[in-house]
Amino acid sequence: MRRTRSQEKILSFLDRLNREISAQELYLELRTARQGLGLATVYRSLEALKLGGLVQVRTLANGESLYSCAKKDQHHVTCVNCGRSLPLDCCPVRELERQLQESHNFKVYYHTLEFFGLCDRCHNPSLG
Amino acid sequence: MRRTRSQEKILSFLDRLNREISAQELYLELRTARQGLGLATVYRSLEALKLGGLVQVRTLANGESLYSCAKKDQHHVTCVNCGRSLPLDCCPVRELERQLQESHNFKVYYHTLEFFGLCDRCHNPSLG
DNA sequence: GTTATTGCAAACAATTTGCACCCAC
DNA sequence: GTGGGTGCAAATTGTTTGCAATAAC
Repeated sequence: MRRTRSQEKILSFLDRLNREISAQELYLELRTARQGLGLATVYRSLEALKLGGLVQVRTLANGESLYSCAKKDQHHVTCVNCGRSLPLDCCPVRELERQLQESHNFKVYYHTLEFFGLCDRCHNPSLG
Repeated sequence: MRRTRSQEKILSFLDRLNREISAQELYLELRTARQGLGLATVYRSLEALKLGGLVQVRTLANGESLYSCAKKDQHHVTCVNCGRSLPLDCCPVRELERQLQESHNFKVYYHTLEFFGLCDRCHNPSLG
């Protein structure tokens, strides 16, 4: 995949960052780091990197998307009430992913897996 | 969970519909079925039903959310290029979900699982 | 020199919110 | 009568697009 200068900047930033980040926050961070790019360019570059399989995306319930370099295999359990999100320490679908590549003839870049429900606090408010 | 008239309408509609639907489309469908509700009410009711665990939500990359009655355990493999989405016929995480309820003390309502990559057409454009 | 990339600002679309009205109790 | 539920329209927010300026090759 051929990459532009902007895409390189973003990819290298994400690599060092090593966590999920929204496009908006990424825009601000790059600006702070004097690697400023236009907001539109940030979005366009992330889109291109996504198509190339170099960046993975997770869309939150509020419509905001979080991006990270495509090495993460980290999932969450999220409370529908307070929005708190706990990371999980396992991934039960790696093998299925491998099978899909063959059975569905689909080049799988990554997957998302998320559990939704009520956390202990929201389920049992007496816990405060 | 105490339910309003609007919430009942929506729940019964989703039950009969038996597939995912966006809030916008739901609004139009209800209107056609002479069960018209304001758009804001549709959103507010869906939110309440979600908190009650009666409706599940999946947010697409474009920020649009799809709602369905919380019985579905249906997952997809989606092409990041053309957006085509193929349903999967299995769910490998039911057992994990059960374990989470205990180990994380989290009342799990549902989960989302989705694979992203390139479909055969987009991966190998010669297929047309 | 030609083409692809960029930045800005305007446009867009889904969703949320303010507020007056209304219905159920 | 009071309080929650509702509809409408305006506001909000993340994202996308049009276009002129710029950089890459």
